[in-house]
Amino acid sequence: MTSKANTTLICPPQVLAFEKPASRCDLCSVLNYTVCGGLSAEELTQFGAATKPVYLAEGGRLLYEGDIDRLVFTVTSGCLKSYKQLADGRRQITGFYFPGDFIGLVQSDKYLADVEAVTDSGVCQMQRSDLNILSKDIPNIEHRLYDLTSDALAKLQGQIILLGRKNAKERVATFILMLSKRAFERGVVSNPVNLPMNREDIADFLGVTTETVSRTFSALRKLNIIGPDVDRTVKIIDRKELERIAEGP
Amino acid sequence: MTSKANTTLICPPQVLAFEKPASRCDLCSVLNYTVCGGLSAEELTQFGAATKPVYLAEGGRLLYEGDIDRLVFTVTSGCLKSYKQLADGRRQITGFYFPGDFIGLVQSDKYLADVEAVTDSGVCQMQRSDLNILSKDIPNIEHRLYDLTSDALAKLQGQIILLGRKNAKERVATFILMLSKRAFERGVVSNPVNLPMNREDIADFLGVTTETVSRTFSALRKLNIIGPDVDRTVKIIDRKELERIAEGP
DNA sequence: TGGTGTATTTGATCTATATCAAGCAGACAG
DNA sequence: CTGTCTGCTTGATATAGATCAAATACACCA
Repeated sequence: MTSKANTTLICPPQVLAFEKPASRCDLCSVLNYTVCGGLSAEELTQFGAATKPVYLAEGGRLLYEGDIDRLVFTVTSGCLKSYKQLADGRRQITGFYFPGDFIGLVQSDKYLADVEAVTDSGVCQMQRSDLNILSKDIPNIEHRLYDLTSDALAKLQGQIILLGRKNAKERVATFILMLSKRAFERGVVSNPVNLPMNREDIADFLGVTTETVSRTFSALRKLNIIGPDVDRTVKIIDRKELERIAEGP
Repeated sequence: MTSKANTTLICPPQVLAFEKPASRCDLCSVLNYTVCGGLSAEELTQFGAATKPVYLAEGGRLLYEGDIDRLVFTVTSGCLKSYKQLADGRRQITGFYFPGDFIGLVQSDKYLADVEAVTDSGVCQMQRSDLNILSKDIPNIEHRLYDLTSDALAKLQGQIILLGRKNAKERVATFILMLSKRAFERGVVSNPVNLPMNREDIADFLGVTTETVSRTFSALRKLNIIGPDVDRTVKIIDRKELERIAEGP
C-alpha cells in the first residue's frame, strides 16, 4: 500500500480514500468511544465541520515533542504510539492509541511527546483552538474531555505500578491482557489478540529490552499460556493463569 | 502534637484549631494554586459552604482503595501520598500531595489508590456530588478541574520515563529537583528543599529499594552535589550538576 | 539522662535483567 | 527462485540494583 521510502511522510489526504468524510461524523465507526459521542445530530455536524481526516503510513510522524500544541486528533484506524526520549536515546513509550482514542488530552504550550504511526493509520484532525471554541458552545464536550483525561490518568497510574514494581513476566502478562481488554471494550476481537507493534515497541513500553520481551513471550508459550505469534496476533490459551501472573504471586 | 497511638485515626476536627474556617475560603493560603482559584467572591462563598476542613495525623488514612468514590480534597497543609499495592505487598507510590494539590482528579466508582498522610496534614474536604453540582453552576470549575487533570497527566508521563528508563542516580536526582521545583512554584523555600517523606516512601515512589535510595543520597553527598540531611531538609549545592545527572548522559 | 525501638547507612553477596553475540525465519526485490 | 535485509529468538556473560545482614544514628519515653 505504501512504499517503504514514504514511511516518514504524511500521505496527502487526497491520495487515499476516506473511511468517512468529515461532514458525516454520524457515520463514524468510533463515534461512541470518543469525545464526540453523545452529541446531538446538530452538534455533531458543527463538530464535523472543524475536522479533517489525515492518513499516516507506518512510521509516519503525527507530532514532534517541542512543537507548538495546535492540533488534536481522534484515531479512526490503525495504531499509533507516543514516546519520550532521554538525551542518550533511551526511549519510553508512554501510550499506544487505537481507534476511538483521543490524542491531545494534555494541554500545554508545546507537545510533550513524539507521536508516530505503528501501522498505517487514520486520524480525525482538529485545531485545538476550534475544540476550545466548541467546548464553550457545547458543555458536553468539555465534560467528555475531562472524563477521557480522568480515564487516561487512571490508566497511567496502572502503568506506574507496572514500571515501578512488576518483573518482566508480570509486565508482559499485564500487557497482553491490557490489549485484549481494550479490544474487548471497543468491540474488537479480543482473543486471539492483535499486537500490531514490534518487540522493540513493546520493550520500550514495558521498560525492558527486546531480548527480555522475546524470552518472556517464549516462556509463556512454553508454559502453554499463550499460543504462537501468527501475523502479529497471539492466542490467549489460559487467561486465568495469565491474570494470575500479571497480578503477582 | 499528636500522640503515636493516634496515628491511624483521623483527628476529629474540633480538637484542632483550623487554619481557615470553611466559610472564609477567601483567606485560604492555597487559594491561588487550586481548583477554587479565579472564582468570584460570591462563587467562592458558595464553594466554601460545601467544604469541611479535616485534619490527619502522620500515618492517618484519608482514603482506601476500593471504597466508594464520594469525597474529594484539597491539601491545605502537610504532605500526603497515594499508593497502590500488589498482592504480595510490593508497593508503588503514585504521587505525593502538597498544599494546593487536589486529591480526586480521577473520577471512578471506587477509589483506585490508598491515600495516607506523610506528615500531620490538613485537607479541605468536599462531596464529589457537590463538586459536580458546583461544576454545572460555575463552568470555571469544570474548566479548572480539566486543566489540573491535564497537568497531572503530563507530570505522570514524566514519572513513566523515570520508572521505565532512568537508573537509580538519575531517579534520585530527578526526585530532589522535582520537589524543589514544586516548592518554588508554590512560593515555598526551594533550597534547601524539604523532603518530608522517609527513605522507604522515596524508594516506593522511585521504584527502587530503601538501601539504594540511601546509597544514592550518600553518593551525591560525597560528590558535594547535595549537602547533609538536616531535619528532612537537603541543601542543593550544585544544581547544574544535579540537573545534568537527572537528564542522563 | 539513659534505654529502647525505629530509621538510616554501610557492607557482602546474589540475581534478574541488560548487554553482547550468533543464528534463524519471514518479507521482499530482483 | 534466490539472496539480502530486518526483526525475532536464543545463548553466554556482565552488572546494576536487590537481598541479606550488621552497625550506627536518632527520636521518644520513662
